[in-house]
Amino acid sequence: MRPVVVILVGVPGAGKSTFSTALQAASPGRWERVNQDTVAGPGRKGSRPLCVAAARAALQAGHGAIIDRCNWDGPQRKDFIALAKQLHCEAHAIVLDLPTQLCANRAAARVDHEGGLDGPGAKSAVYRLGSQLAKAGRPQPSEGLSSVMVCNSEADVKRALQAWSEYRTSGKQPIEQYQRSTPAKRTLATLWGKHGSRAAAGDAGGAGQTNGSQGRSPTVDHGSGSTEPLHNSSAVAEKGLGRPGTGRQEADSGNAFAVLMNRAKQPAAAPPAKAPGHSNARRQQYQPNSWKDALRQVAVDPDGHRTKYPEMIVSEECILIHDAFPKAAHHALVLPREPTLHDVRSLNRAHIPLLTRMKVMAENWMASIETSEGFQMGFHSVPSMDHLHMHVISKDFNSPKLKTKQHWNSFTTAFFIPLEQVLLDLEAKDPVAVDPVQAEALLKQPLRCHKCQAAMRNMPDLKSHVVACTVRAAPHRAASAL
DNA sequence: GTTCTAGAAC
DNA sequence: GTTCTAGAAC
Repeated sequence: MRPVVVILVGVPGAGKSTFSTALQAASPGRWERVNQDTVAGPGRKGSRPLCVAAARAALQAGHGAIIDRCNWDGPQRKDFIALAKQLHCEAHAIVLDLPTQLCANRAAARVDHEGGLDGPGAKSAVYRLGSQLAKAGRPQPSEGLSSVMVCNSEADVKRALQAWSEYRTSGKQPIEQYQRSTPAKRTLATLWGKHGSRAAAGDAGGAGQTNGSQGRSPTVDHGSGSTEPLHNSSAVAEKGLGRPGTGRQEADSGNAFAVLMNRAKQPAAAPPAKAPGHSNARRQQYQPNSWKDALRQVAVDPDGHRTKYPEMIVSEECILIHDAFPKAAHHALVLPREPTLHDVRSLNRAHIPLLTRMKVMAENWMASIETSEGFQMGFHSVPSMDHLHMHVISKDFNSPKLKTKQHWNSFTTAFFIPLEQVLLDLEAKDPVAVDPVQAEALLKQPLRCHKCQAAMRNMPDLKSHVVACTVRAAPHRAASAL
């Protein structure tokens, strides 16, 4: 094979050196690591020209050159690309785009770093480089790169390493193997963004939260000479991850809630009957136009909402719709059409047949979906929306719409009351037990992975952990605490 | 339910 | 300086 130049791109702590040495170990004698912190010798400061010279020596000796420095923008990369061209070699980029906070923590935790970038003082440098890197955008094929491989998680890095470790004389491009081994993920905010809805623009890095780990997913671009910006969500979505059809419903659902609210505000919409039989003490004052009433609007007039919920399933007694803000790859709600059922506390023994039919509707829907992690169905103990709704949600909890601790804890703690628990309570002729004070406390519990129970510092850390966690999910914790 | 944003955390 | 959370507004 002709030797190649592999340009690593990433902040300190992203794992560039780890990747480099792992690749060297996987293919002994094939790769030379070019690191600016060590290129000038012990105790001496390196420079870009010295790195270029070292890369040249490696290539001329027939070794691949891994450029282990931040390489955060075009000007930082161009000398290495020019060198490759001069020696008739290919230049490739691997972007290690992990959450900045994770990188900062790693950089701060290390000791005796080659470049002296360690300890607490390293964090600000990581944040600064992270914002510079984000501002510069991703490496482009138009720079002269034969491929750009983007890793957003440890799992991606592992696959990238595997792909490059197997790079031999076959001419098979690692990017192709990487792309093939990338699991299809439906969590890309970019999949939502193709129709330009406001919500989608925010998730794609426009106006809302930006640069967080959520909403990102492995993105790859083959060096086909394309000049499309890789950080453009549409471009990414159209490069194979955005399968027509899979993103369609979500594309609409981003603003379905707003549409629903507008509908609710139309004076022509008949206000539903006031729900009787509830304690006024714990009920908020009834407001027909409140967003809290949106689900009841669907319950009383399913046909009027069908265009907004094209996947809607309606039976005599109940309705299934896709959640407008799905908190997992698959997330539906099953609502009774009976408008007077407020929440799980409205239920009594006589509702068991209704719940059973809701369960059947949910099971039929689940049977049409493939998910490796299974589903859970049940109720929030203190829901925000004012009409009884059963959540049917895949247990990946991998969605750009799942953003807050409250979102997480509402599905992964005893705040979530499994359907089976509700049925057991009702069969025992008990009302379903809910303590609102305790429920609120559950939402504020520290974040934990629902599979391995590891504590997580914040949502970005949790989300990047959960997609990589291989521990088999434990059965849902019983709601007995409530 | 989401959005917005101040200020805490890093 | 940037990221992230949590509370108020809707």
